[in-house]
Amino acid sequence: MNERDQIQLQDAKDEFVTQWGAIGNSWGINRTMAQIHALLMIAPDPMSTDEVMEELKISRGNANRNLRELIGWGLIRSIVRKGERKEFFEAEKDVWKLFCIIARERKRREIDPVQDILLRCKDQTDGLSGEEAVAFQSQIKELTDFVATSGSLMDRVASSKQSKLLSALTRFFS
Amino acid sequence: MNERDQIQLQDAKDEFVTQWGAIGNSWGINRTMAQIHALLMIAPDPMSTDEVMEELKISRGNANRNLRELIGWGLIRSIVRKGERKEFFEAEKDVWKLFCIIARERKRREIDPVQDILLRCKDQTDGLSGEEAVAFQSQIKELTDFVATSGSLMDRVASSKQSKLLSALTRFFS
DNA sequence: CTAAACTTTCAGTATATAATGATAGTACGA
DNA sequence: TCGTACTATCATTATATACTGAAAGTTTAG
Repeated sequence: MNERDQIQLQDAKDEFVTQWGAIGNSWGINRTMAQIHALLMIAPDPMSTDEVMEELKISRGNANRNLRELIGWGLIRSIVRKGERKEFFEAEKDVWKLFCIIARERKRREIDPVQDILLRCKDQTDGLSGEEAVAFQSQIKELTDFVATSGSLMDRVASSKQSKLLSALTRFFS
Repeated sequence: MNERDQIQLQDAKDEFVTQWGAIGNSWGINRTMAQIHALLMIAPDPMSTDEVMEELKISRGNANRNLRELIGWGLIRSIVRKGERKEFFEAEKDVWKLFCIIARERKRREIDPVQDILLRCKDQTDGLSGEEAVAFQSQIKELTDFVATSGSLMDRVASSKQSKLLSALTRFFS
């Protein structure tokens, strides 16, 4: 590969990292975390904290914090090479696994808390009568049922085999 | 309904509004917008800007901005009563419609931009050869295919009938 | 045990996002 | 076309979130 191509590839990678970071924002994920993830997704080899810092021009604290968070999500894993003290990090590259991780995490952060609230609202108004109370209860019930179904579907989707699910959905929509 | 029950109902409503706002945050929606939406979801009648301001103790500018944004999403609609100048607002209460609106909006904000980026990265590296370039291209391609499928599914899900989809999914997972 | 190599923490600071409230704009009825 | 009743805008201010960098903590090799 000649030098011009090398540069072009690097540019494309840089853009990918930058833009993935921007997207992260609209997903409610912080920019740095998304950028590190992008960087590791397209890195040919695992990277150390210092390499990440250098590549993204970020501080050690920032790099460490977001690497840990990515590990917490299961989006990257730390590997130790024998003879080396440094930790290296590599991303999960399989897109279906990526999807499952994100689905699981989103359910945990977005669906589960809603269920808790709805349950509490139900309990708090359970015995009440009167037109307004009944209307409130029924609205809450509808939401509860729907959210419960969604949550359970998300769980199942995230733990099903990609090929099985996709073929089933394709069949449904064709 | 006696006074004690009245208060208990009001407490439950307040909690619902407050917590829905907190949830909104983790959904990437701002707190006030989510609170207004919650308030209107459980309001027995359409509310005016002033009523919303009073209930949530927020400024006129804030109320106006978020009401407009909610209308933009299609989550609430403005209604004008004859003989009244004031606008009133009511929320979409049908949970399936709610789901479709959110799905559509999320696709627009979360999926579409990703597709754009991936496309640009592909174009930018299209002719390149060399091991690294090929690896990059293949990673991008996998993402592209996956995202395209997801996006298309989301579109179809959001525009299908609730009953049809639910029964199909239930069948699949049973 | 000690020093070196690395990781984590955290107080201070910067940045981004949202809210306020006064003012400007608009539409409607008389 | 004037006055009134409302809605929209926007500069300023507040709040929440993320980042830095230095210092403290931890681990391992010798």
